[in-house]
Amino acid sequence: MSELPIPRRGRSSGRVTLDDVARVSGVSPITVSRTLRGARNVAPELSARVHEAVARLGYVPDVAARALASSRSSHVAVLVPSLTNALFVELLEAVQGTLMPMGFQTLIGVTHYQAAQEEALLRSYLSQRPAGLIVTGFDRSDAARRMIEDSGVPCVHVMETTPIPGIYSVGLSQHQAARAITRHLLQRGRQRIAYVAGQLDPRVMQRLQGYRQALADAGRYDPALEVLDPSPTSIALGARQFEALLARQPDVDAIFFCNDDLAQGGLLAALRHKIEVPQRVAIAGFNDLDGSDQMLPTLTTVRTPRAEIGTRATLMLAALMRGDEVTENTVDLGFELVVREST
Amino acid sequence: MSELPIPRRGRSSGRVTLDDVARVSGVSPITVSRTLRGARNVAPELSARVHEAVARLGYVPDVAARALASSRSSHVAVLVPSLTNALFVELLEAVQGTLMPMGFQTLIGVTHYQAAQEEALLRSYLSQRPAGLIVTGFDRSDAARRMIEDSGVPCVHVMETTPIPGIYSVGLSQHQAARAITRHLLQRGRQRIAYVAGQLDPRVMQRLQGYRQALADAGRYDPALEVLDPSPTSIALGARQFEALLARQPDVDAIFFCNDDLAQGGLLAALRHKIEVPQRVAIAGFNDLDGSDQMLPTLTTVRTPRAEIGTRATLMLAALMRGDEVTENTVDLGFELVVREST
DNA sequence: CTGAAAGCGCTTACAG
DNA sequence: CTGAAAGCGCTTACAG
Repeated sequence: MSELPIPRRGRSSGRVTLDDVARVSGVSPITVSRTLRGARNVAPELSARVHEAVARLGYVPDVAARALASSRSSHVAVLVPSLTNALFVELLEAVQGTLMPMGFQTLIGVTHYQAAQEEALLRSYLSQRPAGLIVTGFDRSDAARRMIEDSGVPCVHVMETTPIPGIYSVGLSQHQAARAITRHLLQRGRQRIAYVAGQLDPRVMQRLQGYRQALADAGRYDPALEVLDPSPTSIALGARQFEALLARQPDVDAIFFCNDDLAQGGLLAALRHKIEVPQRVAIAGFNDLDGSDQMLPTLTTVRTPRAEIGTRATLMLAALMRGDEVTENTVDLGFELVVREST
Repeated sequence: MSELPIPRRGRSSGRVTLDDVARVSGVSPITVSRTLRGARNVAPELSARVHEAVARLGYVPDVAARALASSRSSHVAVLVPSLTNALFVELLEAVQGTLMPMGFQTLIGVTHYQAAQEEALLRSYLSQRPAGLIVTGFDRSDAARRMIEDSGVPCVHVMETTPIPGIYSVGLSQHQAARAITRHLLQRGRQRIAYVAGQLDPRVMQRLQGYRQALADAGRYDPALEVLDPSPTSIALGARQFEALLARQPDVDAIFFCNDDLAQGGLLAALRHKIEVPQRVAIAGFNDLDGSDQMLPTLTTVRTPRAEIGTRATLMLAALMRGDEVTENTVDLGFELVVREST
């Protein structure tokens, strides 16, 4: 009952080890290891003794030792392009919120939309043999793609989806969502609908395609109404883009901004110039970010289920990490058109 | 010249190891280890041979093995209360941006302003023996404080400062910043200045004190003008708070919101209700977040140097991790009053 | 279902 | 300035 571990000397860290647990519970270290990893082939009685000893000693496994012995760490690396877009912050929170209770640590990497940075992060994180990997979208360098594949680390892609077998993804159709909101503007009777974008990442370009298709279907496509600016999106950029577009194309009667921050900027610029929204020009955004429901007028937008994407992607990854069969390799979580006053 | 490592069998991961580098460069493994850790007591010639072999073999140290042997990982844990407030996102970006080139990995923990969550994160992260720790502010449970101290892990506190010896901090005086902006409102001739807050974290309460002192000094303090709401801050909350305050205290002539998102919401609510800003009521915010310079009218606020705080804190932590003497244990990076149209 | 042995890839502590 | 030995705390692979 009281064979508490004897403090050792030398290089010992003084930490309670798996061997201590084995000694106290009267089983071999391997049995302790198996029990802790949830192996099914341990006698219930021994398992109970082990759990009791763990609790009594306050044993916490050493993740470094575990990683070294098993060549697999308890880290899950998550690569997102940006934290400036609240979208990814919410995605990340959902991922971390479901990963932590499962005993995994999240390693967050921000690529800043740059292939070279993504490669560098991948190189660094994969050298630590993470248990799993979550990456954003499918657009990356061949080198990056190869690193992921060669690593053998289970990987789930988020935000976009693909039916390609062997590739796991949870997201939504950016194309369809953009098409839906563009159609909404058409249904409102708008004739000259502009698409105003920043950042120009792959998803922004997919939205462009959805916009184009909706307009082409209606016979209203006009390339002069596309504003494609590679600068990072922000409220200020949206305001500038609004002013520039109306100066150049005074007869535009609707604007679909690729992200809500731009749209909010557009709305503020309209207020400043006393341009009536939606009377003279309707404005729509994308993502439904904080504040969009408070604007004047309130902003019509598309709500994307990023928190749910994060959760579902993590659950899918967990299954892959356990080695479970994952039959449904693609999950499309859809979107919701949120019609407010601005259209 | 060509003693390339022979592929081994058994449990080997096939990975290039430190022993491979030692063999190729013709020195002992310890010399390789010392060279890679930047020890000064290695002959330049041997060091050169080692570096050459590292490059040739593409050797990447195994962080798990290093952590196990040295009882210190290459991770730096960073604890922030929230990622919803863009303030902390920018802080984090700065930390990660200076930490990565130094070969450290950032472990981001979000406490959601909850002591219990901070304790849980600390327990989890400290069990991995991180190389360093960055935490937000000084307000935490005794248990958390003790865990940090007992761990012996170098720790830097951000956002606030304290002169207590042995405690390292980089931040600004929330009290002084709040006092400065309140004084600015007084100088504009405002008589009934409200403080409207959400979240009520320690820094928000320090700002309250700065506000109180400025008003008390001017003989204008009135507790009826304080709105202290524990809900998380958001644009929507600011709008509601604005409406409620003006209904209850119609003679208020200035509002200092504890964060820019609230202030932006207040500004939008004023627009909606056609309440003239700053004529009828002046509005000021805090932190200078995205969009504040685009509001109608543009928002007067306090710019806090969070990116610089992140960088300086990381450099201080790096010095502590190296074991260097750090004489200046407190760095106050100040703030900047940004006067725009709303006051 | 259980265990003794070996090993993962580094660094520490001790010599020289 | 350099190195041989031991060890960090786990898990793998092999037996039984």
